[in-house]
Amino acid sequence: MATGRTHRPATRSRGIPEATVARLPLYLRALTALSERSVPTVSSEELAAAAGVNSAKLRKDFSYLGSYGTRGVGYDVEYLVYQISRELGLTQDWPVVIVGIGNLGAALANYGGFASRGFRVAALIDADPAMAGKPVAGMPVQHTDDLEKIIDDNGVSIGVIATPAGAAQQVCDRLVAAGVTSILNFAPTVLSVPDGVDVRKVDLSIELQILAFHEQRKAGEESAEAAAVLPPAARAAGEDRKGPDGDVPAVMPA
Amino acid sequence: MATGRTHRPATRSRGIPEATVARLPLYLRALTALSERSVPTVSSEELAAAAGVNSAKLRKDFSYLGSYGTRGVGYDVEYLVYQISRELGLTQDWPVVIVGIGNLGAALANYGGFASRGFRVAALIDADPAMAGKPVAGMPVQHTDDLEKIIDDNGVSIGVIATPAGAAQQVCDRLVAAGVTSILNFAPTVLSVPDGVDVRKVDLSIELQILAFHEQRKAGEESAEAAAVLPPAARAAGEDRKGPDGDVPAVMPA
DNA sequence: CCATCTTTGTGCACGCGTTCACAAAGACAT
DNA sequence: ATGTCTTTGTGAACGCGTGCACAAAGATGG
Repeated sequence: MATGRTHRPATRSRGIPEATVARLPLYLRALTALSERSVPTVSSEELAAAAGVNSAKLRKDFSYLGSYGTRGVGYDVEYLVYQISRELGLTQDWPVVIVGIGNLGAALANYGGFASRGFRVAALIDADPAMAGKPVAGMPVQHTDDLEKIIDDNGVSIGVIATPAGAAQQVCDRLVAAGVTSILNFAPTVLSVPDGVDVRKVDLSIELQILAFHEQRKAGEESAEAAAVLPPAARAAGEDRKGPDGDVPAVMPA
Repeated sequence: MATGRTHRPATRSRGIPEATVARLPLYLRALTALSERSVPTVSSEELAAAAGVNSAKLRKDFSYLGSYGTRGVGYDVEYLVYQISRELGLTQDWPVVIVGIGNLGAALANYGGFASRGFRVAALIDADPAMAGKPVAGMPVQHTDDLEKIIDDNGVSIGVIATPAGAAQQVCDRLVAAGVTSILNFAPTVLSVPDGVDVRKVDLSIELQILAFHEQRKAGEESAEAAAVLPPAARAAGEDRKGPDGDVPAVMPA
């Protein structure tokens, strides 16, 4: 408002819209790239383009954090990187546990994106006794029996669930009981948690189904009249009769 | 201006709101579970609880599809499974390619959720010549050189990108040029695509950062005055000097 | 056939998020 | 110092999504 260096702006953290919070990591990534190229300042227009959003939206998003820009110039890259990092809580190190070290869990353990952005994999946990002690991503897998102790010893408040769907709720309950208050769920299940616990889900199957919906719509529009153009699946897979709307519930199981 | 921007895909899709489309897979999953238990009908209230949404929202969502319920009774499970499957385009088989067979790509290839819900992994593609021919999930990895031919031969219209960030845009361009019109992107980059191509992104790092934000807010509220309570990371990790608000942008690289 | 009861389908109001458009703020040149 | 030019920050309008609350529809029992 007045000074450009307001440390504690009137903007309560509660006042930051959820949609804005979800975009902050996007901005941070773009800013970090600029920082590495030693770009000193950036305009809202440029940064918005890099982050793939509207410039007006970006400016409004930043306005919730405070007045960190300079009119006529733009934003100081380093300063903004720091402010967003602080706002997101990345200036501290968050220990996380990954439960369920199957293919996906192992992939997550190896994912570099964790360690590099303020997160640290504190432990890998699996229910299979055969996995215990086996090293994954340079770290021994621990057994589910020790889950509570691991959470407590490491002060973990963020848990990642990569178990099969059937085990997810049970694991979730134990994590919450042990003190975890934020969960990233990769299992295809709806988790129920008490108030005060945040759950975010990543569901590959759902994302694909959404894409399929749009894909079908595109195919349907294109070949609405020009029925000559077969849908992609049928293009090469021989012929798969598919009327504009089927009549027989030939549905496959889950 | 030089950077091509990724405009939002057309929000209007056949009258069905995007938010509703995103929930249909959720309903489908819950319905499939009921179907396996041979439950004949279900009320909006029950189904909503199973899917973790509001019952009014569910009814409104279904109303966009048509009047498939019976007042006083509820919805016929089998019929609804079929209707939603058809709406989502799952009554046909979608061949997908996965590009980038690292840890994540391999995990995706092994993920059962693909094959079981109308999707079929048509090919695994990687740029590393050493990977070529090596079997992953019972399928030989093919080299990037053959990407265009693979897409064309299999009539693929959905591509999954699991490459490092640096390669993602290039892979994306080739996929699009080869005819792919829907992309599921796991690489931490903003992809720019021409109109008519849908991109959905799954970003582990972003999800974690959003959780961290809320986690910090929770911790901040609890220990607003009681500074004695250290943030979780410091609770066990010895001492990690971190003032409540630093002044030096000691930001770590991407 | 009528009354009652259950559950759907939806009109409506409200709140959030997005976008536009512009005044205010500051840099920079003269 | 003053004017011009660039870019931010934001008031306001708009549109979408959500949830309430209820009438309509149909099942069920007498």
